[in-house]
Amino acid sequence: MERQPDRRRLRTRKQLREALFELILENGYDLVTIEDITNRADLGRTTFYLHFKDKEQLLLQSIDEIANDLISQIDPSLIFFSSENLEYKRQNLILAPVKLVFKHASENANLYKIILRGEGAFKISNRFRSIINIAAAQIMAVRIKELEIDQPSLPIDVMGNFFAGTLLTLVTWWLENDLPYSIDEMANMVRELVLFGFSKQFPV
Amino acid sequence: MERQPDRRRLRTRKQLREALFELILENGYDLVTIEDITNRADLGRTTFYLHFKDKEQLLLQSIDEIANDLISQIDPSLIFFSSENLEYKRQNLILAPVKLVFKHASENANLYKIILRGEGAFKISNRFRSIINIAAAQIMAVRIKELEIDQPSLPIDVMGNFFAGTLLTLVTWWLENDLPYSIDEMANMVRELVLFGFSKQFPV
DNA sequence: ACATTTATGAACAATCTGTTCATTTAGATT
DNA sequence: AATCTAAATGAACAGATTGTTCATAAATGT
Repeated sequence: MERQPDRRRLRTRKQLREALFELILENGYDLVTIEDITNRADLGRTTFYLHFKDKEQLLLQSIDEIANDLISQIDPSLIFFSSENLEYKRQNLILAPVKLVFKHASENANLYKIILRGEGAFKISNRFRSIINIAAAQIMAVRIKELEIDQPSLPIDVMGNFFAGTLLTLVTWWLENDLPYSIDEMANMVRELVLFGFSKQFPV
Repeated sequence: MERQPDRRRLRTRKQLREALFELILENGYDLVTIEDITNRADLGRTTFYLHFKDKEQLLLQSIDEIANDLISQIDPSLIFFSSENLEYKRQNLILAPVKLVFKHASENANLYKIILRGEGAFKISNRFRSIINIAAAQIMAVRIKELEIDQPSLPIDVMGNFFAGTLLTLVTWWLENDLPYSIDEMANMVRELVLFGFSKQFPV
């Protein structure tokens, strides 16, 4: 089941994946049958089982791939900060990885919508959410270490969830509203809200 | 299908509902069959169909009931503020309804977990999330009006989603970690993060 | 005690799943 | 171009689940 070089395998898997994405967004995860997928992909039903155990495995594998791709982009953007000056760090430590997430989301909008809508079972969206949570915790750890600041009074766990939650909330809103702002604008909004909340918006 | 006074109907529905909640939390929404539900509830399988069309209707109805119950508590807590002094308002306009949500979540922990985990289809969790979004928008509208402040620079839509997102993120974290803080502590964290972000936690 | 509503279990067709297998088709290799 | 190999196909199958009908039994309200 794991070899490289047959066009048919790659083409078939790509067709199955895209058919699944389309059908989930059209009808919802639960209503999609294997036969729906293979019909949309112009393939025989048995062909599906040559590649995947079931709907869930196909979707989970897609999420793992997209998550690894995102991580591979975010990780270097964090290490990168070790060699920069303080003011630059303060400005960009949050901004840089957040921009990456918005860019990544727009480039994989269908799958992001599926994940963020919570289609499929608990573990499907949570596999991705936990990755974002870990990334948020890393960013904060880097920030705390690099900027040599005191321990915050709120539980670090709560702060990580808040950061990740805000990011995913705004990415969701952005995708579901057909990208009404640019990536830079969205990233700046996230930075603004995560760092200052409403305090700069009106007197609190 | 809509009459009041037969104990059997009420008892049966209650048993079906609780059986469904338990089974979802144990095995995940997708894996729960009607027969699982009626077995757990000690009822015949056909009895289920005397009351509900399918799993989804039972869950959606539960969510509607819980949502209406929450709204009926939050609405008066907002009106209440029309007659208070400014300082009290600033302190409690956010705090009061947020406390209500945490209290409500702890009193209906199973159903909240189901909703917030995103079990079931898209529309299931979204029916509830959209209600929280509306409530958050109302709270901000009241705040802006009562405090007579300028229009914020961020889109009001984004701010509403941020507020609701933060609230639901922390409620989720709280329930999934077995209520490690009190309701008041959690509500204060939400207020702190929504109003000030990380700015009071470390220099930004 | 009686009339009515509700619960029950058997039986049914319909749908979907996941698998097997013999056959056809397409890609890779030389 | 000919050949070898891997992949796709469609038919057929058993098993699960759904949603319905119906006759019967049990519980409830008055």
